[in-house]
Amino acid sequence: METSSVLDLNQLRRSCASCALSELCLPAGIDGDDLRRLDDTIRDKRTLDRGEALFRQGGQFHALYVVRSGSLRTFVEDASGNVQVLGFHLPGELVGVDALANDHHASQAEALERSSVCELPYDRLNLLLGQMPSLQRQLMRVVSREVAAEHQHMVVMGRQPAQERMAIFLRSLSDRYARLQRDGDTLNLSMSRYDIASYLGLAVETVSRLFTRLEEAGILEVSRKAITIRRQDLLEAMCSNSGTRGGNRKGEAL
Amino acid sequence: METSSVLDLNQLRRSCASCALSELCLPAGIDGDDLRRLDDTIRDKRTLDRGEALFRQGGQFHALYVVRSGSLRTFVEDASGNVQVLGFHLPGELVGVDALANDHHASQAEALERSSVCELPYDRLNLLLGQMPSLQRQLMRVVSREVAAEHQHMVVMGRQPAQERMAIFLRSLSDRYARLQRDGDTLNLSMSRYDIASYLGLAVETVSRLFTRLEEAGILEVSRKAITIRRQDLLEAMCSNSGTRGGNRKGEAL
DNA sequence: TCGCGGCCTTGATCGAGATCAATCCGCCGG
DNA sequence: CCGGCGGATTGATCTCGATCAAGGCCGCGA
Repeated sequence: METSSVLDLNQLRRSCASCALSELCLPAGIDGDDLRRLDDTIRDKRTLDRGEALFRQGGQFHALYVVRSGSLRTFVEDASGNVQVLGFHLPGELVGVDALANDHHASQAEALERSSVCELPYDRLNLLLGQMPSLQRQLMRVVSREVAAEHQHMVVMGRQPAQERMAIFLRSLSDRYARLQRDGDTLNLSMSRYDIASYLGLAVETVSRLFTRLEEAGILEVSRKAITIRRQDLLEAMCSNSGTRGGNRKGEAL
Repeated sequence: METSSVLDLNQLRRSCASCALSELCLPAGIDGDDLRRLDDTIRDKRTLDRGEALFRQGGQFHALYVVRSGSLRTFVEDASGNVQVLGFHLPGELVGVDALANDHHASQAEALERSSVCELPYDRLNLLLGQMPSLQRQLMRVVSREVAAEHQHMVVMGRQPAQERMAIFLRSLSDRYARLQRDGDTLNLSMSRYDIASYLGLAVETVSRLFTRLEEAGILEVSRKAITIRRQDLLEAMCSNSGTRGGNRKGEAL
């Protein structure tokens, strides 16, 4: 059910119950009074401008965040200023988990476009977790999903050639857009080619060349940030480098 | 079936209170009655022979595990049999988290040597989490640590040259051994060169060559699986590819 | 309107590391 | 004690993608 007027949007932002994302998000499987209590621990949404940091690497941890609208990138930066993009985060996705270990953010999160997030102050959240086993379980599930996704990304970084990385990246974005009830074939990349390159462990030039190559192959239509996937089937096929190449077949390790 | 004398040994092994690892492990910061209750939910330790699977990819999830002794490797295998090693797990480390998302293991865990694990049946653990906020917090901390470690590994896989990968890997192992009150300079690699190569996203040959090169440089002493670190300082220096090379300096992304 | 500064693309060249190939070594079983 | 096998090493060559270099495109501000 679509509530149409923009007027409702502000209202929507406050209540998990009326949030279109609730089934993908922390409240999944939680309702009634429990949901109301979860709602109450969510602090006023923060709005971020493009490029604005949600939290900085090394900064004091005090809350987890769920993307509400827009998109974020997370990255780490080493002593000499080298940046590694860790991920892109769409609405419904949780960020900040890597900070619980020692109360300091191990990474930085920045808005890729004008975005809003729900802030979950950790002390309040903790209280609630103690009282709501279902929330506790759901949080673990969400975190587990994140870990599993990171494992997938290790496969990509480990031994996939550039083209496969690109294909897998685009499919992943496409799937996530589709879940958000958007068109999975029309991507509006909010991140730069540099971000994509860093995320995939490639050089910008390679990313650029791959976009052209995929366009020439009739798989994509590329116009700056606007990507249309013309042939999901071919893109899909491209994800598994079906050949022997790319190594480490079963049994080779051990 | 256990004879009574072995039973005593098991009894000893059963108790978190008397476990040397407790401070690194789930029980950290938990004591008294709570600790006893945690103890009770830990099922009989499982012992694994070298190469034996603790759980298989796709298998039904029902418990988390903490390595008790020995070491494990986790990996995923794609449709065409390609293997990507995700990590090596030493005593005190938690495995199985990626299965909570959908009740099925997204990866496989195998013993690298004769090993034992503490099994935490998830339904019982859940019960306990509801009753012990401190355990709940500690579990999240441990999981967060794992996520942060994975982020570090993405940096490695993303843009580090082979030699840096190797150095970082060895330092990480050394640190983890040291925390276990073993000598951090004497590593006894339980994994094969293939495993290391897969984990680091390199070819076996490259790993082998790096070992020889590091030995020639006087940094390591290598004798098959037995590695001695002669110059921690040089190894440390090698971890940050201090030069400009390795790209993506600050500001380049975005 | 123009010019400037990002980002992005395209082309040319280079090199780290993969792949191919040939031993070597340690271990286990007969 | 020998033979074979799987893991590890070493060497030769090749290749993918990085790097270097040179514009092009777009948006924005003067």
